[in-house]
Amino acid sequence: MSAKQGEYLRGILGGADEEDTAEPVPERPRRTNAILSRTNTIERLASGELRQVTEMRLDPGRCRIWEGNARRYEMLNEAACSDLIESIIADGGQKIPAVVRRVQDDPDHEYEVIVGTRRHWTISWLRKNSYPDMTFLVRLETLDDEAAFRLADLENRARKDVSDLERAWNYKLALTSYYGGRQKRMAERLRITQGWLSKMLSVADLPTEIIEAFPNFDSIALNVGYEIASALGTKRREEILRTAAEIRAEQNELRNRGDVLLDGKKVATRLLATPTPKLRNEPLQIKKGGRTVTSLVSKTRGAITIRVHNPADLNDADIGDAVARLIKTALKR
DNA sequence: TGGTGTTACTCTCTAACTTG
DNA sequence: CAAGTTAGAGAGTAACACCA
Repeated sequence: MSAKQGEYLRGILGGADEEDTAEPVPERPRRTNAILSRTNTIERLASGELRQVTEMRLDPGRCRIWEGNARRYEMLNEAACSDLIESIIADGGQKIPAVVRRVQDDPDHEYEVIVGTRRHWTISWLRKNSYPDMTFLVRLETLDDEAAFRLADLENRARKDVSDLERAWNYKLALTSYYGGRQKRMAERLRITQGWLSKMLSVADLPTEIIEAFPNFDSIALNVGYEIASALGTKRREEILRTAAEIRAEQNELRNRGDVLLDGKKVATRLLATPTPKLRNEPLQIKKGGRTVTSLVSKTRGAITIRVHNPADLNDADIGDAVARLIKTALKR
């Protein structure tokens, strides 16, 4: 974690300094059947105040996943978590705690996982597969939804283990849920630029047809997704969607045959290579009172040539207005 | 085989521009 | 005028080729 991220994290959690010393506190008796062991330590905050930090080992079955989490829990499987499964077995248990908060409204769960969805999935899987004694190591925090979102996002950014597309969907949801639809406010709170957030949000709107042309979520990088989203805003939209449908059919065929799917790069290249439909043939003109004022002579990459018809019969305002409208329309073609 | 340089790519930012 | 969008650039990094 960078110094900048560390400072940001202290803002979310209340100012704990990384170099502060921690004093162990005698373990308290078990409070619920979810808690298998519990350790409290005292941390000194940057402000000088002391803060209690609680780490516990839990039964993962008593924890639910926070719905504001970017990662799609249902997409996790043995292959996606193989690295974590191996490292936890090698270490003899989970070493890096997840972050949870207490929930009161759910008879089946006592805690909610804010950060560490993969760790939760992996420990749950190991308990069912030869390691029934594995416990879920967590740090207990008191966080509102917005702080939970920022903490989870910081973790995802640092670990880079959530795809750009999942993150984009998560941002879109957060924008309305926590920031009243205000991108500026959200960018400030997350300490990201407005420009970057804007790109992220446009990726979140990619239609299903496009997403299904790619082999998986991970293969839709931010810049690729953004380029496609931008292209969908032009006259190429229908053509691009048609190409996406073709690619999706090919991917399904490859999948059925057990062959390797077209990778994200190839898919993006094909989608973006979709040509712009031919311009309409009718001449572009601006009329006033039934007579043509301006017309388009030619349009090239760097220049637009305009003809003004009978300028001596027109006033400057009408000419100016007609020229401006013609240029605007020509640029859209 | 390991070190070094080059290239391509990604991530994030800035600043100019557009929109309501 | 504030908020949002966009293009382009810089920094960092991964992948690759080349050479001693």
